[in-house]
Amino acid sequence: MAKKDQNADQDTKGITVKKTEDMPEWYTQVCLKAELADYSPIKGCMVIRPNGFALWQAIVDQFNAYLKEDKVQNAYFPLFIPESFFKREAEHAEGFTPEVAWVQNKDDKGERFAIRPTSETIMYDSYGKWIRSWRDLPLRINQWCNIVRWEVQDVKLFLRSREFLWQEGHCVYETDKECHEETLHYLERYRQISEDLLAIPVTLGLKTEREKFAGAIRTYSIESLMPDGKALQMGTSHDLSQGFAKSFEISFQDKEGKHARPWQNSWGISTRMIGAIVLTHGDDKGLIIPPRAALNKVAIVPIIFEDKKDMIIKETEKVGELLSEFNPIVDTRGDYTSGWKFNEYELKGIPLRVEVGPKDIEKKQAVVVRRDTGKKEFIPLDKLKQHITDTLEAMHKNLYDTAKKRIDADIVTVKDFKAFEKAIEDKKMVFTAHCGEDDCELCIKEKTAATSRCIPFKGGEPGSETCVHCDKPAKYKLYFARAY
RNA sequence: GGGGCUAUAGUGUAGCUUGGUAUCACUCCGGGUUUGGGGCCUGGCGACCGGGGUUCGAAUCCUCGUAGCCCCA
Repeated sequence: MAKKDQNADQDTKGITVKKTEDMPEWYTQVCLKAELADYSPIKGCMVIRPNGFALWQAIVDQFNAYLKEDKVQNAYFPLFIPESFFKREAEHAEGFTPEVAWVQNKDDKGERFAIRPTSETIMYDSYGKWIRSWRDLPLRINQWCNIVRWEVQDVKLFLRSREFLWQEGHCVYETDKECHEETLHYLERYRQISEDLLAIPVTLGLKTEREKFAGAIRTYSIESLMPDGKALQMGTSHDLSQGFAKSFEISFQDKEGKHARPWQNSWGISTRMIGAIVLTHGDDKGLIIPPRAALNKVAIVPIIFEDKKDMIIKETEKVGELLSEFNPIVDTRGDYTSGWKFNEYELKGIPLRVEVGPKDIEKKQAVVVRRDTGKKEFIPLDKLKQHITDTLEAMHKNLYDTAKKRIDADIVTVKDFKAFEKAIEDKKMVFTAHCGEDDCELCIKEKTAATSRCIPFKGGEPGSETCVHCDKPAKYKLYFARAY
């Protein structure tokens, strides 16, 4: 923002930039002003404020319900991982070393500890002790915890922070088949969280060798595309095969009494999801909370006139009781004008606003305003509950459809590298054929800053095409984009 | 790794060249008035990144440190 504008624009409450004009600035303002998060004294570490944590809580609650259905148990393992554990699986250690933070006590001559960047190693040490028989399998454990990845690159609230919250599921199976099926099942759970709870469309697919998790044989992901043309990996599910089981000496006696090596997967989603909500649904007025994830689905604002003040507040509170199932904010404060409150709840993204004024009371109605479309409707009180239920669902659908339409329009299929470069330059996501060579993919990254996102389950077959970059026969078709 | 710039209240800033009780707006707190889209009037709280130096006197000059931003490789 130009310096002179800052004095002229004295409104520090509302969002001062348009989403389409300066998205990085817009994003930061929404996170701060909707009170989702705040900066901390430590670079890259953020404070998640109650409004932001409520979004996380909605994700946690829904996912815990899924875990229960899937017979996955919650548990907790230590924050610190002995260096020797961490290095036991070579590929894993190499992949994570650059971003690990270490702890070493001054008077301690023993080994230093890694602050967990992910918990495979500390968890599988325990698994090795616990698993003896085929009767111990499958073992399905999840933990909710914080993770530290001390990346120095530019940090961004929710999307890229040195510490974040996540869940990580770690399961062990008797057979490769069972392991693989469930790896895909948890990816489908992530699709449900993203699309059905948060109204954020995603593509499901397989990561390339270059982009897969260090230590996995295959990584699957859900990928979305943000309105600035940057892709966001929203969740991953890794087929670990038997690599960690070997390194951590996990074995069991099978039904025939023979020693056998089990199969493992791990999978995670994080507070990154919150950043995706902001970017995907927000507008120039601020945040829009997808209704199924909203703690307070409704804000009720009385239109107070001095002469009828008591009566209006009383009627407003009655409407609050009527709508109690939506956990409404009933804002009868006299210190703020109703116009001020309208802006406040729009900034904070409350899905629906219900206004109660003298004219409404007279007509036994309320005004209902949608956050996504701004559409205003006058609804009789006896139909209000049903109307709100229906409108919240309509909002979910509209948010999803709007995002899907935008994403579809921002994906271009290309066959030659010139078109590829232009599309990336135009902030598009590219769908194209590739040879599958690691070097070729790296070369594309160096030239365009785009990385491979995933080989989609639907449409990833190579056909007879050649690689967009090197003209060798294609191994698969996949998405490329610049990414968060 | 190299170079440059910056640090003043919760936020954004003026003052620094030329040393002399730190500016303005928003926020915040109080009072009044208002309330169908951030209204109006009024009173108030609140700051010179940290250490050292020069000086009668330092936000200002010097120095070290710390933090942030930008550019180059």
